[in-house]
Amino acid sequence: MSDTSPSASPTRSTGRPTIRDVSRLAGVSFKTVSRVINDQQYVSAEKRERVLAIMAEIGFQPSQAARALAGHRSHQIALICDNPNPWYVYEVQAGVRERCGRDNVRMIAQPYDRATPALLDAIVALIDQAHPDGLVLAPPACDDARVIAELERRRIPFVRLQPGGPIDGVPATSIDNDQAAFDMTSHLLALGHMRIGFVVGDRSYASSDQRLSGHLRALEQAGIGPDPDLVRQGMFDFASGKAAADAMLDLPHPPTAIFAASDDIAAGVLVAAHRRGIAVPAMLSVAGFDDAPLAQVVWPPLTTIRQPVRNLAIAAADLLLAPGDTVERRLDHSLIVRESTAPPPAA
Amino acid sequence: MSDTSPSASPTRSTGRPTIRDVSRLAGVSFKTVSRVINDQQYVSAEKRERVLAIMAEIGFQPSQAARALAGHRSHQIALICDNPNPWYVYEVQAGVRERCGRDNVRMIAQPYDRATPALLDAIVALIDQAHPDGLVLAPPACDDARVIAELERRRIPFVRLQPGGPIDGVPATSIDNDQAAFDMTSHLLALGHMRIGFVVGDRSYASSDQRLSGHLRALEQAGIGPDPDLVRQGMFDFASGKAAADAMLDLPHPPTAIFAASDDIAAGVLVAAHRRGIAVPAMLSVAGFDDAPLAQVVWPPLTTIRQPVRNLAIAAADLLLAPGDTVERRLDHSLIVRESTAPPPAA
DNA sequence: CAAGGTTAGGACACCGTTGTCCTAAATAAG
DNA sequence: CTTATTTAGGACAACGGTGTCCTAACCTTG
Repeated sequence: MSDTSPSASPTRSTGRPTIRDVSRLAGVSFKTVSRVINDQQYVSAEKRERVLAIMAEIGFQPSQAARALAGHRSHQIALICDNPNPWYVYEVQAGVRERCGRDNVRMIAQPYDRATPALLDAIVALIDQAHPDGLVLAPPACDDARVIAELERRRIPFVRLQPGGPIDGVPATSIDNDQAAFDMTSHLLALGHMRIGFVVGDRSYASSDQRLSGHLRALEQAGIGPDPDLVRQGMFDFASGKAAADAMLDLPHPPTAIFAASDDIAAGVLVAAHRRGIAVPAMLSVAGFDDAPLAQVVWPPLTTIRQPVRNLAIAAADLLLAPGDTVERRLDHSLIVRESTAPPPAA
Repeated sequence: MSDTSPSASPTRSTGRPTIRDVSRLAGVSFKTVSRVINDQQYVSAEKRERVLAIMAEIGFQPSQAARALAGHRSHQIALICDNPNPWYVYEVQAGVRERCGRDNVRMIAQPYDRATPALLDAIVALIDQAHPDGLVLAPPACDDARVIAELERRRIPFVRLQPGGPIDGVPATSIDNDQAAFDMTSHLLALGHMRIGFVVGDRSYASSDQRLSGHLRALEQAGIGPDPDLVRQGMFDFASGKAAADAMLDLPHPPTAIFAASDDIAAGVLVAAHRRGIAVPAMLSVAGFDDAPLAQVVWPPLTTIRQPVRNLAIAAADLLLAPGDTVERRLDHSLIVRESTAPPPAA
């Protein structure tokens, strides 16, 4: 209000310091400051220090808009995560963000509703408006052929998080879903279960089929043939888990264990059992998949497969920010045995 | 690869169409296109239509970087949500994003770890780099005095989501936490409970004290004085809920009902009860707060208070994008009675 | 002492818009 | 028939940086 004196500020029109303010205070040319910001050569250690000190002192941050416009990089990457599971979204965002922080790159992320009808349009608009330097595609978008085609057409770098099959030249991070399911079914078999129900996840996620196949492979290896009654379609969520469990528990010869393709499904199975007064694990063993916080919150705590979601996201961002020869990075899962699985009741 | 002919593209250096490409195709000046994009006057309906049609046809999207640099608006708002609850973060992001979509404004959001040490620095860097037009502050950041002071110093518009007390001139959205807790405790009293335990939430969230005071108010109104043994400090999470319940159930004269300040806490209470073989709700009633998905996934399904988190977020974004005289918008909560509460056992 | 690399600084165009100011035709109002 | 208002278009300077090219001082090294 009162700073009408003409000599108040030297050059600035806005309140923010610019690269030229820094250069003036550091006694170097603004070009040198630009070199420091972009980690380029031809700057002596001494001047670099000085510039860095001034920047910290006055709290200078280069304008992203200006850098994006002038340079050919926006220093942003976009995370596409159209997943209805809040925990999954949270972990993926946290992982990508953590890795971005190390490179001083910004992550732009926004949740997309499950099966956003215009996901492709949203992505295209995002790319054209925000000019991300690359994208991380989480499931199920990572397996959307139209999305992939559009990104390849535009030659925008991207990586895939937990995709279905590999795509030539597109880096990806994943766990071995098939093997993980195999491990869990083997655990149940080792406990003595012969009739094991399986609730399949949403078929639009590639991992659903992978997990089913691992389960069936373990059964086959134990000499147990597939039983259509014991494989039920679910949607990764609680409601479908409860419905699937209800159907299987109504069978004349019900399973003694149910392996659910997600912890949410497993929670539905647990509630179905509780409603019928079936004790878990004494009368029915229940196993999940994910090791979400939910697994330790339900009763009894779930035996499940731990997926290192956050580390998968970190690795995915790493493949994008520091591309190398690696095309696929596979992380380990682990079997977490808690209290929801036990030997079957003595018939 | 093969478009080496000089006449291939008219002006463009990058592949992206620019405002000038649009103007050429629409047969108007580029200034008119700019007016259409910014919804300014002095454009006839006919030309506006034509420009819009061309933009849709060639998939033109104005460069955010250029707009931000030239104009004084970035068409972005930032969401600051340093909350450890994935569901809460997800809902808030979804709500803000939904409202932003209507105004064609982009939301920049990234999860901050609980108690990010340098949250203030992160916010300052975000502001200086991305130049958001405003911020939505979710709890607990909305009650961080240093953050508030910094934003006011910079005169950046912001709104607060579920804050503690009001701040002059700063819009906010909230529910009546005190009344909601009062309602729940009244429900338990109406069922006949006389000894009601309460697990307080994290004290750095203003709502924790509000909920406690509503609970005590209801007790007082029923002629029941506060009992220090029946008020335990928690942290909004499962582990603290279990610990608090364990402590209260060890009491020589344990409560017949426990009201938890969040559903996560309530889940901990449930597990503590299950471990001791205490039937819920027959021997112990348990109530939660939030109506997160968790509330319907645990056993038995939780009686709880529904908070319209997504709508609170939508309303918050609305206050930011369409500011008016409204300074506080209060949304309704509701009591959801499920199966975890019942009359106390007949002593 | 010449040749060559390193460390700067300067000049200038450019990125794709918006803001400002000016001009002028077409239309409406007085 | 003037005089405003609406509807354009044009010119030009920002916005805050980056990329490119040139120059030159200062070290090395042979």
